[in-house]
Amino acid sequence: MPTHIWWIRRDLRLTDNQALAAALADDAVVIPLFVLDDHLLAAPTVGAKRLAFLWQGLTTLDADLRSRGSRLIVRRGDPAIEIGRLLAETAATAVYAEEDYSPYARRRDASVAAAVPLHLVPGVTVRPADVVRKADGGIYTVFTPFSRAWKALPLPHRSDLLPAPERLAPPPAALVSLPLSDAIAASSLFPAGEAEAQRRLAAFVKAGVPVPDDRNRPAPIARYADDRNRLDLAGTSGLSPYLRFGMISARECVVAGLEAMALGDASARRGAETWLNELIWREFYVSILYHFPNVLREAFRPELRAIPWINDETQFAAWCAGRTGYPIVDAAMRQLVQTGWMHNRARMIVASFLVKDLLIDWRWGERFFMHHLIDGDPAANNGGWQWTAGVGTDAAPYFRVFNPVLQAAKYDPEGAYVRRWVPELARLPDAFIHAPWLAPADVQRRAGCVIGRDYPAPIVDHASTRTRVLRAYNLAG
DNA sequence: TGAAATGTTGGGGCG
DNA sequence: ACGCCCCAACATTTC
Repeated sequence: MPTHIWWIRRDLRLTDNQALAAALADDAVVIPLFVLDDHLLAAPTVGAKRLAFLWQGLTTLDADLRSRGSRLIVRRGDPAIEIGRLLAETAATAVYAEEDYSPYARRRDASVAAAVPLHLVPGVTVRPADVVRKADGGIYTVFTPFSRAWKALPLPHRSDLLPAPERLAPPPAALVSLPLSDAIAASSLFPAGEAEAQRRLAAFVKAGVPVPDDRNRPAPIARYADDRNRLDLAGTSGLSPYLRFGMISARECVVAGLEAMALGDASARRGAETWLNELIWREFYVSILYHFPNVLREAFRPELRAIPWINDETQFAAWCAGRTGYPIVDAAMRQLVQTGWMHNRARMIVASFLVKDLLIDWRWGERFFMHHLIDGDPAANNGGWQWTAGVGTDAAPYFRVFNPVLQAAKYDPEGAYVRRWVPELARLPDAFIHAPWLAPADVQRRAGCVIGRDYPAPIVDHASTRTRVLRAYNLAG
């Protein structure tokens, strides 16, 4: 019987794992390996929250493997060297891994492939990064035609999903594995692991869950088109960290979305289609980064590479700390730093504020997000920032400047989101919750929140910064 | 997956 | 009764 290495990178799951399935061919003994990559562990873009989530995910994966007779081998160092070592220790003949498309991952995999027989299989996305092409072979740089072509390709069905293997042969007992420290505080909002990801997907697409008594409660996915932008509701799937580390396969999510479209009523169809589009956005940005790796360094649109940024360090610090004086911005930034996650609508609002109101280089915000987000992924994060900055592919016209007060009124109508994350504003009346500087002095005093003392005055005036950014982009573009 | 400015329309108050 | 004005509501244009 041959021995194969299943090299795990961002596919921390046993269900619907094409790399694991490929490694299991020919009844091979499979050695599940994770290499703690020194290069990634040291990167400033990797923050404690994402690392803790990875750590807990590895611990959970190890437990899942043990319940099936196997175990996880953890090593630390340069992947090419560590994999070479493991091959020498085990007489393994091949390495199987899920293909990852970021520029660093591609360089890393090329250097591994130069030393050992490495087989890369799809799985990070439903469509491999270079598959969705125009009729003439060109690359889509606009989302809508990309999504049309994506949907025109054969769609996955439930029968395509690969079940988790019931039993796995154990790796040689002598193989050393680094201990996974459980000292790292795991997130209670995002418990890592495949089982939790499955539970979330089920709760999102099924009616009456997680309130079994209420059979009439529609599935969240059926309300997704309406609720996904609401900051004060739990209208999203909450799956992004799990997709980021492959604790659930993108393919399984797509299958669940397609089933909801096929089975539901009109509103369920609309919600499921909207969610499916979000999954396709994810694949779109993977494809963009694959074909245009320079976007990690510069704007996709060359004419918008010369915007005269102000890059005020003090204002950037205020944005990072959630002390800009705009409640919706501050609530979102505090949610991010405290939990490692931010609602997508809030991501757009704070990004617009940083780039358009403060005239700070979108790459500063991109880096900060990447450090703090548990779901931080270079393709999606970069795509989102370029989109908001209006310098990317499917670029929002640059004059789309979000008004933080209007956005807040629309997507957090009673201010529940603001009150949760900016407690010093909690007692202000609804009428002033999103623009507290407009509250009369006695209202501020009675609410125990005097602007300038208990909560900052706005660090910029939106009306004038709006004019300023339009001029700045005009000069550049 | 914008917001603000400007234009249009129509009802009602009023002389 | 009629014209005039005001303005809300909605539509269109502009940034």
